[in-house]
Amino acid sequence: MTQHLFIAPADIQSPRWQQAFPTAFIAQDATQFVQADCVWLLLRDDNDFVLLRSLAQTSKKIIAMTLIETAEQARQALEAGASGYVHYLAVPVVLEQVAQVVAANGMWLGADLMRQLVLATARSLPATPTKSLNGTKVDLSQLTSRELAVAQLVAAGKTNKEVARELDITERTVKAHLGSAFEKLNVRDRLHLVLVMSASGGI
Amino acid sequence: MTQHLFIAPADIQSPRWQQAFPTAFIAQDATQFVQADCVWLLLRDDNDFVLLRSLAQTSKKIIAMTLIETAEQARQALEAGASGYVHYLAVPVVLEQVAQVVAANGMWLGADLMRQLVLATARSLPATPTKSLNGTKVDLSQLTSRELAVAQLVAAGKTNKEVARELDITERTVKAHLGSAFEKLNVRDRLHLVLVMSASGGI
DNA sequence: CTGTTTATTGTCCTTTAGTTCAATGGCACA
DNA sequence: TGTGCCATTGAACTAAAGGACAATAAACAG
Repeated sequence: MTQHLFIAPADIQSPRWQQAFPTAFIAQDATQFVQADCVWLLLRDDNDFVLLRSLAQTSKKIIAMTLIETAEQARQALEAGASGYVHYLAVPVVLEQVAQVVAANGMWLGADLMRQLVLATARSLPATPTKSLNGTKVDLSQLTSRELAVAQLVAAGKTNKEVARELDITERTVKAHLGSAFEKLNVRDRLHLVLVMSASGGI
Repeated sequence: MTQHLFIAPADIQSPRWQQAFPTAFIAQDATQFVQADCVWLLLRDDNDFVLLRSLAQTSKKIIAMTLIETAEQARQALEAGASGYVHYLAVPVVLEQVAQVVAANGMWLGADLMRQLVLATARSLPATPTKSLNGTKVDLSQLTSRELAVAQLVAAGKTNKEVARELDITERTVKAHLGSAFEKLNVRDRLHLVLVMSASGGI
């Protein structure tokens, strides 16, 4: 059973916390934090961010709560190590959902904020190649269309034979495209290919 | 009861879909879509995005599935109207979570991808997310300690020979552990292993 | 028209991966 | 003291992957 700890000033607390998690602790500081698995921290000023950062150093899950949801505060909270960002007056069912997602190593954001954040950040992502396992650059845009098609299917777990069937070419051709993809991306085999493809950010 | 519909080519389907939602329809096109409340659509090429956009015009919830998670594809999918973006080999517990979040008008993104997006704007170095070994390795918990050790090294791109050297055992023993790990996790080879491990947050 | 890139395929070969059939020793639990 | 699980290894095998060394054809730029 996950032990939840809510940290917030006495005058900014919600009965929904206890409704969602009947066994939860509710406190005004972090003194009890060792007994908790999941800490919900109300963010108001910079001091709270300091606490958030130090709590995030531990292996415990930290969820930031806010009085007013803003994209910028969400970004800061997540950057400081929070696994979730939610309004402090969220209804119990939402709180439970947040807890579930976070417990599963996920990250939680409200839909609107998420959309906003994703659309904003992803668009500003430069097409910078990420580093491959051996330290050299990897850039999927170097691949021809066929090489990319083969690489994607291979990286999805297909065998050469399956890729060949799907693209209606021979297995030999699959190997050819794959080989040149390996060379261009500077990886040694299909497993490293899937690692760099899932680690890099550009299709 | 929510009716789920999974749309994907016959050769890129996962038994986990039916495991997560026993009453789900699984189809290769969108003909049955009127009967569904929640549509899971595998994205491969531009045609799939066209379909996604038209499905998103309806009031139904659309979740994009991918062979390889990338920031850019995620952005496009969400922009096109998807409410979630998830790897097609995600384990049932993750699929259920996605469905729950989406059903509650939320939006779902994998934690790694999300953190990547967040950090893209925040140029500072974050407190690295401590990925506890007792997190959500639903599948991985079935493995013995040696099987897990081998599986993790293999999923990091090591060959059997390298794993053998590292663990100071013979290559034959590596194969033994790996074979039983395949059986327990119900995957057919090392590439699917790395896919399900990364899809379930195990690495 | 010529050189280049891309896509396609072939054969032959070596190396990895993975399975099937085992066996041995340790350790915990009833 | 069995019984079962785990770790370890072996031999022999099939299948898959990947490289070496090619060729042919289409598309395209200069």
